[in-house]
Amino acid sequence: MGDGLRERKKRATRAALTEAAVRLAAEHGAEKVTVEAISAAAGVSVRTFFNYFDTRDDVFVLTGAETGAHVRRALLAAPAALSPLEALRDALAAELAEAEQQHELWRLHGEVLRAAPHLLVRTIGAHLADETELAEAVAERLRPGAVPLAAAASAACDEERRKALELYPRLLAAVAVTAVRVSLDHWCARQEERAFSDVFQDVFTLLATGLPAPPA
Amino acid sequence: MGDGLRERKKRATRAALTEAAVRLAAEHGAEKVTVEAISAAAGVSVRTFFNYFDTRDDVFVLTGAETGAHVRRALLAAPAALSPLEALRDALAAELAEAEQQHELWRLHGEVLRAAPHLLVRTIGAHLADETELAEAVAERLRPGAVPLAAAASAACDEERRKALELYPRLLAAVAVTAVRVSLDHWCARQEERAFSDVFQDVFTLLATGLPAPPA
DNA sequence: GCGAATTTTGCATGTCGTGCATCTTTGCAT
DNA sequence: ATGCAAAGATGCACGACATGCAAAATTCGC
Repeated sequence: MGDGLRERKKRATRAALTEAAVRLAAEHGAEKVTVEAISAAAGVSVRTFFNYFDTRDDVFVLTGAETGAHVRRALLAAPAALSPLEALRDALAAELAEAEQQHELWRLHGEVLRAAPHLLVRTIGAHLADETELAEAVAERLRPGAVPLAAAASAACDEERRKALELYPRLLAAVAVTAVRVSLDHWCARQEERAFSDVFQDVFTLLATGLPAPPA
Repeated sequence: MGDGLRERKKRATRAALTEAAVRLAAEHGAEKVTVEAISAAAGVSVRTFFNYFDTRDDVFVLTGAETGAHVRRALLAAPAALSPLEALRDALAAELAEAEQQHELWRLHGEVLRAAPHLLVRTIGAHLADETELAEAVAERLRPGAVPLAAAASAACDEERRKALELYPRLLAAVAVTAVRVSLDHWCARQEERAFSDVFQDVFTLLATGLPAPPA
């Protein structure tokens, strides 16, 4: 992990930029925070900011670079007795429980995104990229003997990788990501009323039973 | 619909801007098209462009302002014998079949979005707003006698409206929107291999049966 | 036609984002 | 430790995006 001094300083600078951005946004509103202010608070030049983030907004999106890989590993390691939906549910639940531990900056970050729908959209969009990889993991779980799609099409562009995927894995991955989003959204809206994990389980139960009309 | 000359000219200007933008983007790539070029092609000033669209990218997002209302009306008018999922499936299928008629600019627009993931994300994000209204329509269908949520909370902000919604309608609406997206995506990826309506029906069948593991 | 309302437009201003040349820091071999 | 090569940081210039404001043009109701 912590390679040389170079890598460590890069991570530190990136973390300083995101933290400065989130704190400034929480105080003055996300749209009122300029790149110059963020860079100054982090102790670097404006130009350096753009060396780390292509766009000003990118500093606010939840990264989850490791998160996707964690979920995919957990999915492939899940007991074979579980249905794909159950395995995905458990893999996501484990990751979300871990993310809930962060609390401090995570919560602040959540508030900033909630106050700025524009940035929330970008964050959701960032997770759509994960969706394709998640679909590939689902496909591999369904046929453990076959050559992984990721390897077969690693040299091809995203377009090709998406073409190679079947309908079911893509639907399952997309629905699961949607389920996480709805669960988080509903839980935030009725905060403290119910535990997040309860809402999350309800959602997946509804999905597993075919979304039947609820009792009146 | 066509009120005075004013309204008609506004619609014409807006349409001219989007069409100019899409054609220029299809030719030179979406990211290489400046607001100045779009405005010039549409025969208006740059400042006027920003009177119609808050952001340069907004000119590329599929609007569907009427689409959402159509689907909600169809959903509420559907036979009571249909389950919520079935009613929503049929309402969406009808609207999509109509949209398929456009063909000309619709197809070009689709190519532009496919080539620019950034804009595709924005378009999907724009449909997330519809999702809340769709969820309200689902909620109303489930209890036809109750006061419509939209009327009860029309004076409240979006935040309040979202809090008033139950979990099930939100999940159903979100899953349905996701289903449309996955269907379109999969159909585009394996173009001409299957009819869109077939893919669409398959997706909703999978959802209705609880996303079971497919046969090997 | 005529005044009021609305829309379009140009201009000024500030922020975003990128390419390039230069300077500093880090990693590594001697 | 010392010097060299690689990589990151910085400043500067420049074009595009976005907004506010006031003046000019267009449309509406009469």
